[in-house]
This record gives sequence, structure tokens and C-alpha cells, in this order.
Amino acid sequence: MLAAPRIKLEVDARLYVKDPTTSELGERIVEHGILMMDEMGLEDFTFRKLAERIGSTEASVYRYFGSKHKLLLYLTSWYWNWVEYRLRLATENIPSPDERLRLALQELTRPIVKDESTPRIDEAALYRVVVTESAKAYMHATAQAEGKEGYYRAYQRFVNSVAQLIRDINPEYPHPIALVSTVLESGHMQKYFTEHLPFLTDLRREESHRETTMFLTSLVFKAIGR
Amino acid sequence: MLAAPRIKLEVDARLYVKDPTTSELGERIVEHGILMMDEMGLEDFTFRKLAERIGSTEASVYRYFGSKHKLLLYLTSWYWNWVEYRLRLATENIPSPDERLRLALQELTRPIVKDESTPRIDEAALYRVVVTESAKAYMHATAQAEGKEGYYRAYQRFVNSVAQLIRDINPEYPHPIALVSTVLESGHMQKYFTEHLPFLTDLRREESHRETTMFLTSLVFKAIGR
DNA sequence: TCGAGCGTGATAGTAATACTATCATACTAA
DNA sequence: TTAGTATGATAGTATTACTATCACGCTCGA
Repeated sequence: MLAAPRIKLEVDARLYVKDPTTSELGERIVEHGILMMDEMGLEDFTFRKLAERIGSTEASVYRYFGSKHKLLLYLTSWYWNWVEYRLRLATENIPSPDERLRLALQELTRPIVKDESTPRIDEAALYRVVVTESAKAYMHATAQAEGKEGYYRAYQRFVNSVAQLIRDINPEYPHPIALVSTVLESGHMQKYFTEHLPFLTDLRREESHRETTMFLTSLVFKAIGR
Repeated sequence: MLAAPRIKLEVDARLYVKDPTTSELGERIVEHGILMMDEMGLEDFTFRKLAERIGSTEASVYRYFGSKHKLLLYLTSWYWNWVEYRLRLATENIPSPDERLRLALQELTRPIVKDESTPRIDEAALYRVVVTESAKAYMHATAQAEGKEGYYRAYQRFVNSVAQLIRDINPEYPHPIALVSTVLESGHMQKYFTEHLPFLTDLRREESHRETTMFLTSLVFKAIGR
């Protein structure tokens, strides 16, 4: 079996002070930042705790990321770039638009596992972080300004990619973007509900990915008219 | 024209230390709590600032609500009870299940205005607070415990009410609860996007409520098979 | 080989936050 | 009249989210 090729995803340079991929310390900050946010949640996570865990100092962490919030934006941006990359792999060379969209939705609801092509990033943990915390990344007092600055561009780009798959099937459907953002957020939310608030969903935990795939696939294809 | 009758909605007693509806100070805390969260966002809002604005003290605010988070839970719980009350008014005595669901979805996407039957509560401001902050209320490290304790019961009850409208139309539809929570959250999210992050939706700001109604109504009726 | 500079660690400090505690006072109800 | 309750006034604590300063050591180019 061949080793997976290592991939590196670009993240908007304004989301970091110093590129964390250029040093061992930077890599450790991202690696353990993900793990700690996953373990304790965004609110309890602090740069001080992170620094302690990786044997560094608070000041050094701040040399890479200007704030906890920027680190979260960096991680979500990385995440959406990674999802877009997976989606391209899954849909390339598929001639049928219907089949492309179906595969894309499957890819979006697939259970996430640690990916060996990115050894410093635990995708399963990052996925849980994005599911739980991403609303906090773009719903806050200064979100509008951050949006205008383009801080959420990775998400925006991904939403547009999927919307294009919809337009390829039915160019008359009036709200492809709203449909895609609804489906993406719903996928995350239902995942969170099945794990933490099961009385707010009827997707079952044991079958959650299969059922989520069916639920969202049916929702989308019926909405756009197939 | 008759004055609207005043209504009072019950909120789970565990969400407050002392019932804020039993005193003028309590009413002022809730009233200005909503307004200030709307103006500055949850993060910048503090009990100290609130106390200053209403001419009281931090300690006195804590005598009503154990924490900022509990106050937010109180407000969202009040909000869902209020929405459920409106939905009952809108759908009572409507014999056709189809028409009931249609009216319910209209009610859910209607623009919110201050309601004179609740003089101390600015529903338009509360709606914006819930849209922006509610994910922070139930997505955090101890959410699962709070869910088990029943702190989100108002939301749960409302989701079930709407799900029942769906079952009345098509009892075979497999995921009414997931569909309802998806639609509720999407309604909020699209509202937020049209206002603050317009590049993440294709619903236009000027027409947002009309378009949102159409978008979600079409989504739901197609999903359940009408 | 020297030295400049860069990256990091070590330490300290600040304003604000999210509470908790204590005491005084005024009004209210028996 | 008094006992209790609601509120205000004030103070204090641990933690957070940074910012600042200095020292050290490694590397890279002259």
C-alpha cells in the first residue's frame, strides 16, 4: 500500500501573524490548539493553557496568532479548504451532474477520520471543533466587518462551489446559495444534536451519517426538482 | 381599536434565581438586558454595564440571574414560548393540515415587530439576539448536561409542535424533527446572512422575509412530498 | 570566525471579567 | 414594633486576554 501524499493547504495570510507551517513551534500550536479546543471547548481554551501543554509561553503563541478568535478563523478556513479539496477529488471526472451532486453530499456527510496525508492535523477533532464552534466564528459583533475584509472567504468559496453543482442540474432553481448554506449548517447541526442533544433530532446516533446523507440528499434533490 | 390584552409567558424556574417578573428591578433587567445584548452583542455585554444603565448594581443583577449565560437561556426560552403562542394563534381553527403548515411557516418567517401586549419586551430586539446568539446558548462544553436537565425544553417543545404539523400531512415522512430544526435554524441563519454576510446567501435584504418564506415553504413541502 | 539578527523563553504587568461576600438601609407585612 | 426582605454600596478574588521588556542561543552571511 502506498503512503498518502502529504498535502498542504493555503490559508489567508491575514489570519495569522507568522505562518505556523514554517516552524515546529507553529505546527505544535495548531496541532494542540485543535486537540484542546476539542477537549475543553472554545471558552475554556486559553493560549496560556496551550503554551503550558506544548512547553512554550503565552507570548510565543501570540507571535503566531493575534488572538484566540483568529486561531479559530484560521482553523475553520483550513477546514473549508480541506473539505473543498476532498469534494474536488470525489467529483472530478464524473460526467453526470446528478451523480456529482450526489457524491458531493455523500462526501459532506461522511464520518471524518484522521487523515494521514496531514500528519499534524487531527481532522476528526477539527471537524468536531468546527461543528461546535464555527457559529461563534462568524456570528458576533464585528462579523460584518470581518466578512467585508474577506475573512470568511474559504467558506464563501466552498458554498459557491457546491451551488454550482446545483446550477449544473437545474439552472432555474432560485436559491442555490441559500440551499447550500442551509444544508452545510444543517449537516453540522444534526451531527451535534445526535451527539449532544438527541431530543432535538430524529436522526439516530448509531446511524447518524447514513441517515444524515439520506435526509440531506432527499432534501436537496426534491428542492431543486429531481 | 381595542388595546391588545397583555400576555405573560412562563419560563422554567431553574433559569432564574428570583423571578424577574415579580419586581420592577427584575423587569428592567430583562428589558435592558435584551436591548444591550442587541446593541453590543453577547460578548461585550456584562452585568456591570447593565447594572449601570438601569441604575442598580452588579450584585443586584446576580440576585435575579446566576450568570450571563442563564440570562441568555431565559431569553431564548421566553422567545420560543412566545413563538409557540403566536403559532397557535395563527393555526387554530384551520382545518386543513396543508394550510396550517403553510401559515405556520409564514408566521416563522414574518418580520418581527415590537408587540404591545408585552410592553417590557422589545420582540424585534429579542429576535435579533436569538438569531445572533442562540447557538452560543446550546453549543458549548456543558450543553449536554444542560440538555439533560431540560434547560432547552421550550425549544424542544416548539420543534415537536411544528413536527406534528408535518406528521398531520404526511405521517410517512421519516425525519420531521430534523426537518423542523433545520428549517428553524436556517430561517435564523439566512436572516443573519442577509443582514451581515450577504455574500453567503442569495436571499436579498429588501425582500428577505418574502423570499425566505418562499424558500422555506418550498423546501418543506417538496421534502415531505406535496 | 565574528557579529547581526531572528526566534524563543522568561517574567512582569494591566485592564477587564465573572463572579462572591459583607454590611447597611429602607420598606413591608405581621 | 419588629422581623424579614429587597436593594445598594463597597470590596475582594481568580482568571482572562492581552502587551512589554529583556536575555539567550542559534544560524547565516561577510
